[in-house]
Amino acid sequence: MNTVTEENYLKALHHLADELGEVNVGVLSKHLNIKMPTVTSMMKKLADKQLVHYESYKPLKLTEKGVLKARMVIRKHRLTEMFLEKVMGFSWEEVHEIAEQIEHINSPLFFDKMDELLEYPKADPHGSPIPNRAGELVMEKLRKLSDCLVNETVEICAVTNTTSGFLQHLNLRAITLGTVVTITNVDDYDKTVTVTYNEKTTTISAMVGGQLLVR
Amino acid sequence: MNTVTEENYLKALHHLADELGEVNVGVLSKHLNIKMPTVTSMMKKLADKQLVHYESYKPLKLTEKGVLKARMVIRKHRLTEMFLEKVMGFSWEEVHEIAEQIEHINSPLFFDKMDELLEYPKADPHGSPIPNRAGELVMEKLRKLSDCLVNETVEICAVTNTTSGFLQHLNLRAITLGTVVTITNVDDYDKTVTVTYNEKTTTISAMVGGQLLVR
DNA sequence: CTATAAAGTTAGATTAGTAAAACAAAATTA
DNA sequence: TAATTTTGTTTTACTAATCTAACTTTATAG
Repeated sequence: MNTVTEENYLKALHHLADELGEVNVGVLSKHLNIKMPTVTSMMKKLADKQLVHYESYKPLKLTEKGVLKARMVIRKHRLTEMFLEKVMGFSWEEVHEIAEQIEHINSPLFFDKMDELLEYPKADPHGSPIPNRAGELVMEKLRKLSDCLVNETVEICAVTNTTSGFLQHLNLRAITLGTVVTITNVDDYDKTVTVTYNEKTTTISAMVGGQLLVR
Repeated sequence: MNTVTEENYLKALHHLADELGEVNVGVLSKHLNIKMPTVTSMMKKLADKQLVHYESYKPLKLTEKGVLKARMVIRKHRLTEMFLEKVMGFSWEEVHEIAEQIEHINSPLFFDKMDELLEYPKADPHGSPIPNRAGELVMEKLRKLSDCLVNETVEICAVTNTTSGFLQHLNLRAITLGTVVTITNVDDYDKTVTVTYNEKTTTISAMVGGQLLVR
C-alpha cells in the first residue's frame, strides 16, 4: 500500500496539475512546505512505483495509475467532509481539517458505507465534486466570481479555499453554496466586486472573489 | 504529540497490565509482533517522555501520565466502535478493524461529537467500558463464563476478543450481549460448557468460554 | 552568445521505527 | 552452586522522510 506521505504528494500533484496545468518540483515543494531535495527523492520513489512520470529537470506528471490513486484519496476526503456535515452536524468550516486525517484511513467498507448513508452525493460541502468508486471525476467548468461582469446574476456553486478562516469570512456575509448574487459593481482599480443578494449589498475583495466559483 | 506507533505501545501496555498484572519486554514483543530489541529501544524513548517507568531487566510499567495517554486512545477506539455500530450500521464483528485506525485521529472535536451523538455511552459494542474525557475507567469485575458452575444463570456482558472470526462464531450461536444463559454442564476433562438460553442448548468450548464475561 | 540567476539535483546527516547478530543478566535445573 | 536455558540488551544496519550545503543544468538578460 501507500504511506500517508505518498498519498499527500499524489493529492498535491493532482490538485496543482488541475490548477496550474504544469507542476514543477519548486511549486510542489512550496505547496507542501517541503524542501526541493526531499521532493526530488520522493518523485523518484513514486516513479519507481509507476505513479509519476519523472525525468530530471522536466515538469512532473502523474501516470494514469497515479491519477487513480490520487482520486481515491480525494474521494475519501470529500465523502468524509460530506459525512461530517450531514451526518455528524459539523459546519463547513470545521470539516476540512478532520477530513485531512480521515482521508488516509484504509477501509473501502467504511467509505462505501458513508457513500450509501449519504445517498451517493455528487459534491462535498464546499461544492467540489466527489470522484466515484472507479475514480471518475466530473469537473463542471465554473467561472470565478472575480471574472464576472456588472449586471450578471450568478449562483455560488463552490469555493476553492476550505480553510476555516476563509469560510468564516463567508459566514459573516451569509454567503453559502446556492446563494444567487447579482454583480452591481466591479472596481476598476482593485477589482473589488459589489454584489446584491437577499435584499443585501456586500463588497467582496478580489482575493475572495477569485476563490468563489459560480454558474 | 505522539506517533501512531507510540500510541500502540501505550495501548498494548495498558491492556497487558490489566490482563496479566506484570508486563515484560518479551510479552509486549510477542503481543505487538515486534522484536525485543525494538521494544527495548521504544521503552527507553517512552521513559524519556515520562510515559513508562523503565529499568533494565525489570517489568515494564506505565506512569500515571502514560496510563492517561493510553486511556485516551482506548476512549477513541471504543467511542468509534460504538459510533460505527449505532450511527453507521456496522455489525459488531466489523467495527474493531476500522476503529484500530480511527483511534489515532487527532481531533477532540470529532470524538466529543461522537460522544454527544451517542449520548455518552458507558460501553462499546463488545461490552468494554469507555473511559471518560478525564481518563477515568470504571472496570466492573466480571467473571469468565468458563469459571461458572453448573446450574448458575448468568448474563453475557462482554467479550474479550474482538476479532471478526470470534464474533461470527458467536453470531452463529445467536449469542449477543445481554443473552441470559443457564449452565447445564461443564465437562470434567476439556471444560466445555453447555448452556441453555431462549429454549436452545449449545456447547461452548473452554477457549470461547474464557473470552465471554458474565455477571 | 556568454554570464549570471533561478531551478533542480546530489551528497551527506538526522530521526523514527524496525531487525539480526552478538552479548549479558537472570532464572532454572541438575 | 555451577551449568544451562531463557530473557533482555547492545551494536550494527536498513528504510522512509526529512534537512542543509554544495554542485549542475536550464533559462534569461545583457
